[in-house]
Amino acid sequence: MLDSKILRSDLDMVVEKLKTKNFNFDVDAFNQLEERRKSLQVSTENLQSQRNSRSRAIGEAKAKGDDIQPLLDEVASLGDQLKNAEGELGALQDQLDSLLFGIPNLPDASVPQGNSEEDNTQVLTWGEKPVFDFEPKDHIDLGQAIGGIDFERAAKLSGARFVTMTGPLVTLHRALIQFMLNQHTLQHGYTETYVPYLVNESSLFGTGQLPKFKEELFHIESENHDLYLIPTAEVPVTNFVAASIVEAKQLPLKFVAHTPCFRSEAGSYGKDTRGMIRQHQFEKVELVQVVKPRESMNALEELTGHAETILQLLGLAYRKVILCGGDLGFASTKTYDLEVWLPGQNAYREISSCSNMTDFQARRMKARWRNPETGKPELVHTLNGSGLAVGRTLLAIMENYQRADGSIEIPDVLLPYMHGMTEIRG
RNA sequence: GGAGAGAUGGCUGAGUGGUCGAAAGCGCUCCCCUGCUAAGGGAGUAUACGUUAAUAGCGUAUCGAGGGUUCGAAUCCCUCUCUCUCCGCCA
Repeated sequence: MLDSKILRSDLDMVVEKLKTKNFNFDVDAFNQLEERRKSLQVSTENLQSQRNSRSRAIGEAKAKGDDIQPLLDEVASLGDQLKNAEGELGALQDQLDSLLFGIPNLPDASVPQGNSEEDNTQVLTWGEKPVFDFEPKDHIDLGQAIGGIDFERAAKLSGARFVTMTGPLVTLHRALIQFMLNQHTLQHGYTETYVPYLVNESSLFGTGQLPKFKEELFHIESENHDLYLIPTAEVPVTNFVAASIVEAKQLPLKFVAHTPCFRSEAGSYGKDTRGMIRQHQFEKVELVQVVKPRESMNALEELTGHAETILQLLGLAYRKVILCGGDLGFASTKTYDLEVWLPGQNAYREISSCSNMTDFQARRMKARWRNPETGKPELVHTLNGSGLAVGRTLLAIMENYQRADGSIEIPDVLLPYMHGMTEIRG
C-alpha cells in the first residue's frame, strides 16, 4: 500500500512511476473521490464536533440540576444527520480504500523499463554450464529411468500438477533442505522459524496477496474456519512483525523458514505442464528480513547474495537478472531473479526471486520500529527471497549432475546429508 | 467438547454512563541537584486523519474487531476473534 499522502501531494510522479509497471492509474476517478471525501469528511467532523459539545453541555446542566429538556430538543435532529453523513463517508472511504489497496508498489529508479521477461536486464552469470558427451535428459526422463518420481500416481491422488516421490531422490530433496537451512542459520545469520501453513485473510492482506490475487490461493473454508494455504513462507514470516513496534536495536530481523507452498496456478494452464517446474505444492526455503528503511537496498543485495551462495556451493550455473517494471511483482520495488541453468530444457529457469518491498507491506501490516532519531514509530522495510525453491533445485541437480548411464552424482556439499550415498541410480 | 475469567497507551495496571485520550507506577526524553556511581526534585512522553507554511494551534476518530442502545459509551446490550483457568478428549 502506498502512502496516501504522496498520492495527494505528488500524484504526477506516482502515475509516471506506475507506468513503468504497466499500471494505469485512473487519475480523474481518484481526484473526484478525493474531492468528495474531503468535503464530506469536513462536514461530518463538524457534525460530530457539534454533537460532542452539546452532549457535554447536557452533562454539565444535569450535574447542576438544570432542566435538560430544551437542550435535548435542540439535538433531536443531529443524530439522523450524523448517521447519514457517517454512512456516506464510510462508503466513500471504502471506495477509496479498494482503489488504494489495488495500487502496486512504486518501482525503484534502477528498475528497467519493459513489459515482459524478455526485458529483464542480466546482471551477471556464474559458473560453467556442464558439457555432456551425450544428449542430456530432462528431469522427467531421468526420474523415469531412476524411478521414484510419479506424476500419474499423484494425479490419481490429487489431480494435475502434483507429484509423488519415493526413495533416494526424496533423500536428496531432504538433504537440500537441511543444507540450505544450515547454511543460512550457521553462515548467514538467519534465525530458523517454524510457522503455520494456514493463515488468515489479514496476514495475506498484509503481504499484498489479498484482496487482488485471491484466485492464486487455495482457500480452506468450512463451518468453523476461513483460512488460506500459504503460497510462500513470506506470508507468515513477514507477518511476525504485523501490528507491532520493533526496538531499533533488534533490527535487522533475519528469519529463514522451510515450508511447503501452495499455489492454484490459475491462469497458467498449458504452461510448464510437464514435470516438476510448476506444481500446486512445492517446498521452499525462504529468507525474510525486516530492516531500517535506510538499509533496505543494501539488505536486498545481501539477501540475494545469500541465495546465490547456495547455488554456488551446489555448483549450479545461474544468471542474475533485475526484473523490468512489467515483470515486477505487486508489492516489490526491486526484484532480482536467480535463474538456474537446466540442461534438459537448454534454458535458464527461475529458482529464486529476491525482493525489497520497502514500506509497502509494512504499511498494510502496521509494522513499525521506533526511530531513536525522532523517538517516533516509523514503518520498517521488509524483504524476502527464496533461498532456494527446493523442488526446482532438486531437478536442477538431476539435470546438471546426470551421467551418460542416467545416474546422478551427488554434489560434495550434500554428501554429509546423504548417509553414505554418493550417487543415485535406478 | 463442558464450565468460568479476561482483552485498556512502549510495559504493568486503575477506571461500570457525562468535562476520559484515559489515574498511578515502570520505562523513555529534557532540566535541576549532587565532586564519580547510586539516590533525589521538576517538566514532558500514543497513533491516524482533517485543517495549516507548520512535527504550532484547533477539530475528528481510536480503550481486541464489528454492530446496537443513548443527547452522550472504555463503561450497558448483541455477534465475532483471541488469551487464560479448571474438567474431558486427543496427535
